[in-house]
Amino acid sequence: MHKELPKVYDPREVEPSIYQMWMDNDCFHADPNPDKKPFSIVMPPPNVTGQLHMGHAMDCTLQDILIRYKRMQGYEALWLPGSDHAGIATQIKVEEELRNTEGLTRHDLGREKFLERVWAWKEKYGSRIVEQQKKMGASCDWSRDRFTMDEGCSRAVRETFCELYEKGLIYKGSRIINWCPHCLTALSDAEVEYTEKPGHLWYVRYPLSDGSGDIVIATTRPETMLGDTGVAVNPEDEKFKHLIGKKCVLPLMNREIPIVGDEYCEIGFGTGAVKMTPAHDPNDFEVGLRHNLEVIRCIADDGTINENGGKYQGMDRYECRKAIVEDLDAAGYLVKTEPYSHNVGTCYRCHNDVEPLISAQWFVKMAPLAKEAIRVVEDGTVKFVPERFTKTYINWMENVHDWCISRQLWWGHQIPAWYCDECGHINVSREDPTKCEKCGCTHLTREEDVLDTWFSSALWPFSTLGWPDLDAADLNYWYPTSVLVTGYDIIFFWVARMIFSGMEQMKKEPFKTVLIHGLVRDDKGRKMSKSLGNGIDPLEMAEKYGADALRFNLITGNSPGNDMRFFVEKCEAMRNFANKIWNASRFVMMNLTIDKVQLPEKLELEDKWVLSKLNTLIREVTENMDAFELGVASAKIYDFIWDTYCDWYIELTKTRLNGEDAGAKLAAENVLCYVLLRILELLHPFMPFITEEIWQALPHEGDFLIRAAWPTYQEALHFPQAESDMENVKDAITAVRARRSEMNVPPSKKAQLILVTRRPETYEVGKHFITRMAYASEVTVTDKVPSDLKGMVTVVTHDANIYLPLAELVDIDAELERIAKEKAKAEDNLKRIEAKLANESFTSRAPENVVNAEREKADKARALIAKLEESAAAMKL
RNA sequence: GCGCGGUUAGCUCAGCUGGCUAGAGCACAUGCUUGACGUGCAUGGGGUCACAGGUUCGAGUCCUGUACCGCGCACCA
Repeated sequence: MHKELPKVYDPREVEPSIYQMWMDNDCFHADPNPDKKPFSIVMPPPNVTGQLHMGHAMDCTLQDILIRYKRMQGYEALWLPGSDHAGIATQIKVEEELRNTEGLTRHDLGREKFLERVWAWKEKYGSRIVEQQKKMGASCDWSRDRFTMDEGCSRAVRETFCELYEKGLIYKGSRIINWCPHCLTALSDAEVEYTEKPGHLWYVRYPLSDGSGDIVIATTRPETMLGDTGVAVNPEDEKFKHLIGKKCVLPLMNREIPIVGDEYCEIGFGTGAVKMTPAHDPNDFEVGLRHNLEVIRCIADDGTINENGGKYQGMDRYECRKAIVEDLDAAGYLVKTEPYSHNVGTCYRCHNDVEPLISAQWFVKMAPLAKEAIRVVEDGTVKFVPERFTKTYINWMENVHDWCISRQLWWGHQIPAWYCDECGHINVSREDPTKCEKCGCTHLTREEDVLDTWFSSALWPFSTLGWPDLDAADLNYWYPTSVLVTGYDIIFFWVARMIFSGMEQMKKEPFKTVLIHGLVRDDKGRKMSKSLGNGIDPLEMAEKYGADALRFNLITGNSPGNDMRFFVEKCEAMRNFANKIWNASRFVMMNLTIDKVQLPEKLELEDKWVLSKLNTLIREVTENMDAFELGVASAKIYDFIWDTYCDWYIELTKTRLNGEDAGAKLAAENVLCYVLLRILELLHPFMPFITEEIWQALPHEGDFLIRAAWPTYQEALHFPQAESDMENVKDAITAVRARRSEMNVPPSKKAQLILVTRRPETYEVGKHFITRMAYASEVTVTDKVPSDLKGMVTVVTHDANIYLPLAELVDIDAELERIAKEKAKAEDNLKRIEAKLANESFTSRAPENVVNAEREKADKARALIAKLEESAAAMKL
């Protein structure tokens, strides 16, 4: 009835067809269903231009595990996929292509034509990452695939912008912003990465106007002196306070600038006097506001010196720095130069140095929004897993500045603001306006800037579910979403902004739980990066070892929020695990004559043992899954499958399967198959492909494993006595094997075996296992020590003395010595336990089950010692 | 400067609310043509859980401090 299965599992053969089968049968589709409980995850949208990297693979796997688990538990589980237009990244890519193929810039094409190109690019490459996610096994509802610039999302962006503008939470203003001279756009604070770079501290002498001397300032950025409009000193500084109100002359520029007193200057730092460049430094800007300093911008958008820079105009800012230092030195203004390392802001996209400069931009006023966003996390409505990220979040939210949301790009959501050519009024509206709402003039010019990409991602949890349509069925059924899965590196960019946006637009949190994961690093612990070339391609790994193996690698043995190192060897180990399951299943199928699985009325010792252990596994794994301890859950499943099921249970069933008793064989088949089915169910979220493939070949009810029910704990299958009896038999087998191995007795050399115990009846059932698995020719179970132990090897467990007549290998003295050694060890152990039990505060204060467990341990230790003594005594006879 | 992690076997890491005679994978050693699997089986070696105090009947697990490694924020020109 079953096809001949290959000895080695080949994921390349299986995975694509299994995925296709799920797709063909609509297995990922979800619809609002009032009879079921909702569960939802919105996928962090990857960049349209992107390729799947290891971080995505992990993110994707975590989400898929949760979705599959909840789906099996009977939830209406929606995993909503999508992608992000990724303003800067995409625009740069298309610009590059344009330059390389046609030697054109976007300006040569013009806005409209250029955007057509970008859309074409999006159409061409947008599906690439989707295909890659499918390879990973992602069970997303692809019919709901969304894009941050699709019609619905765009509507949500516009609605949000207008609402916030109307409430006064969005404004336009001139402020110091972070400018990337390479990407040619403003950036938000979050988009600047600071890196410590070695530099210099230059001390420069500014002569006082009245010729009474000079004042020395220190700077790390001499080129900005072209825009200096003052010098500040601390008003309490004895050294300088007499100079406040005087003027000095800006060297090279011959501009007279005032000396002002401001608390901002720290007495004793540097020279105590600071040059003020309000147009290129946020602190200087603030000081300038307080003292009415002129604002002179001297660096242009492209990072060169502008017309305010006199003879330096046109130079690159760093070229200019060199020139200025030289000129200062030549003119005798340079007092000294010191090496100095300081933090330099760089663009998170292109890593060029960011230039702080004054510019008119659009901002979101954060203080009112932050309030609710903090509350909802503090009161536990939104929970971070692991919890420690709560602090990171709150800390950021409490100190957040207004969010600069305008970008000087073309690719993105163009800001819905129109400037009146006549009166200058700003018209912001949901529909494109035809005339100025203030003066009625029909000459309007639209704002060119687009919005920060993260502005649209911030709305993702509700824009994808149908908002701003408040009657949207999806929105009402699945919002708030259940879990958000993402890396800690994106908490500020995205998580924080989704939370305040959700609270503001929906008046409800966007998700209940934020599951944070770490970075996947290379085997040396370095971040995987393009420039280092140390990235490992997840698709290559999936191709070579199987997506299941890759998924298991990414999940097992690491805990939430922690970075992990990626080892190809581990993929191999997980591939081996898949192969192990494959072969165990092959074994089961080879022996299968049934087409319906039913647990037999009469369960054997080993059946009860395995069922009882399985029961515990189910309970524990479910608990771990609910607590997001996926790594722990997967490790438990791994252990159960390899150790309990394969190494023991399958071996144990061979007696029946190869025996003559048809009834017994049938019973074994049923239990084998029953346990295998439960294992496949538990493993399915982690290794979806191989489990489905095997499940399809086994007798089962229902159509697909992906739709099977998650197993639950069965009180009727709890057999503590059988577990313990079977463990005794296992102990006996293991102990004999160990002794034989130590003595280098090959398995082929069978030996007679006499097992002496106080309760022979408990071994009767398990006797044949000992015969087969402990390489015995014959096993005698008795409660009487044999009269003649000459030439016997002794093996002792806490429950039995086992004797093996292996005369030619036995050295009585050595045996006695070994027994004495074991006994000493056992006695030490017992002493420790007894000391504990003799301690009255322990017995009275520790919980009962702990004390009882300790008593049991003592009993076992005592029993072992008694057994050892018995053996020693018998041997001396 | 503020905050957060980490420090457990040769390597990489688990170890949840304290009960552990501290686990796993890989690596290592020995043996095995045991008819599911050598991508395997069996057996074994290997750790004073960074250090110092403290709380507790009991600490890898909680508290305080120290050292080193890493990360995030904020920064003084």
